[in-house]
Amino acid sequence: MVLPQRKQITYLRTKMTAPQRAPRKSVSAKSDVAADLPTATALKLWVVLARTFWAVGEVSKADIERHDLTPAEFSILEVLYHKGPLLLGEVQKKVLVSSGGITFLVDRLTARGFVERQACPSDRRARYAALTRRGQKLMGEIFPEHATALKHALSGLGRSEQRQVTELLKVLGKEAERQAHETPACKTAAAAEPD
Amino acid sequence: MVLPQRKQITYLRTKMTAPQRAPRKSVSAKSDVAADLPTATALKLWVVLARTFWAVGEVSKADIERHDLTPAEFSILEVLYHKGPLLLGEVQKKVLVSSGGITFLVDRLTARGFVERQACPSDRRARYAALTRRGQKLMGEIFPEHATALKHALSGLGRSEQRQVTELLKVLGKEAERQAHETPACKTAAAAEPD
DNA sequence: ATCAGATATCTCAGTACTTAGAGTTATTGC
DNA sequence: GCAATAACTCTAAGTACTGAGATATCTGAT
Repeated sequence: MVLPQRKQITYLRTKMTAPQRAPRKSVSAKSDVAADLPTATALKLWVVLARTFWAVGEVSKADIERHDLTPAEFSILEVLYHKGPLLLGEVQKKVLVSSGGITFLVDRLTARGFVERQACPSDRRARYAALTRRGQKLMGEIFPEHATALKHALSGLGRSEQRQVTELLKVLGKEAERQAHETPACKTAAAAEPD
Repeated sequence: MVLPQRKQITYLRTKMTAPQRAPRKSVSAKSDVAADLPTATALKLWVVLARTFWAVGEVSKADIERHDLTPAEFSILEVLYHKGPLLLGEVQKKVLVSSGGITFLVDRLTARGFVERQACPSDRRARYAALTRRGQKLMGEIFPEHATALKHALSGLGRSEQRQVTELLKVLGKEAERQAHETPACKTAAAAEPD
């Protein structure tokens, strides 16, 4: 989910209150969105979602950077570690970077000896990315630590609450993903398999 | 929440299964994280959180880009629109960009005539960022539309479910934010006011 | 007063990507 | 079988930032 590595991100607001200092301009009262409760609820959720993602992402990033990897690089290693060799396009969908990005990232991981490209016998346009033995070894060492760090980062909620919020977010994400695809600005990956 | 715009992002996994093709190395069975249920639950949550954030962010971004703004720029305009003039450092904390980033972004918004800097009478190091009349006008036009787009993007859940997930995420975010601060890699903003 | 340390912003080089498009190879319709 | 279209990856240029350090100011203890 490379997002916003810095990218991107998205904007953030913490409150739905009206301006505090600047005297209200001639903006008419009904354009003040705070008056619309469903919208206010949705905006609040978006802000909290973004801020929570950011905070957990910071913890995750701090752990990943100890090994001289970017989150996007780690993400690629991780998906290859758990799924085995994958076509570059498949990796792209899972990691959510652009097509140019996947080439760039795999190049860099290849240069460091963690990943290699393999020909695809059934389609000569396509190529597999696969972990080298060195990459396997690396992930075998660092992934368990990383998983522990994340568990710790998310320890604000207990297990059953975590499952609950996961289910709710899934519904939310499914609808948003659908909408993201129908907009013209759909440049990156299509949705991965539904599960 | 500029996050990851890139930046940043974070990695993503969709399943907790073991590697499928590569024969298991000599990694001992107990290092296989899938066997650890609390960790598996947490990882799943992280993946869904990241993916949901990404999907909603795409919808948001598509709307913002119609006006030739980056999400980070919009974020700044938005916070100034709702809070009034703010010290640059305060804006930075709310928008979650680096100190260099805030200078860069405010410069660009100033060049386009949406924002201006104002001296701070009580501290000559500090400066306020404030919307110009033109910036006010812009936000008055585009923010309501944007809020509607977000409401739509989040319409997968009803209002009470949205409030529920907001509360759960808040708890999660609070703990993660606390941890993000205690790590050495705390370079960007400190937490904004607790609410 | 003075000086050490903390803060607020800015500068600038560097980086991790994105975007658009080109080059191949596959597939589909005729 | 051939042309048109689509799918997969790569290339090159561009962009939005980040991160480390510089500068100016403030605060508080001596």
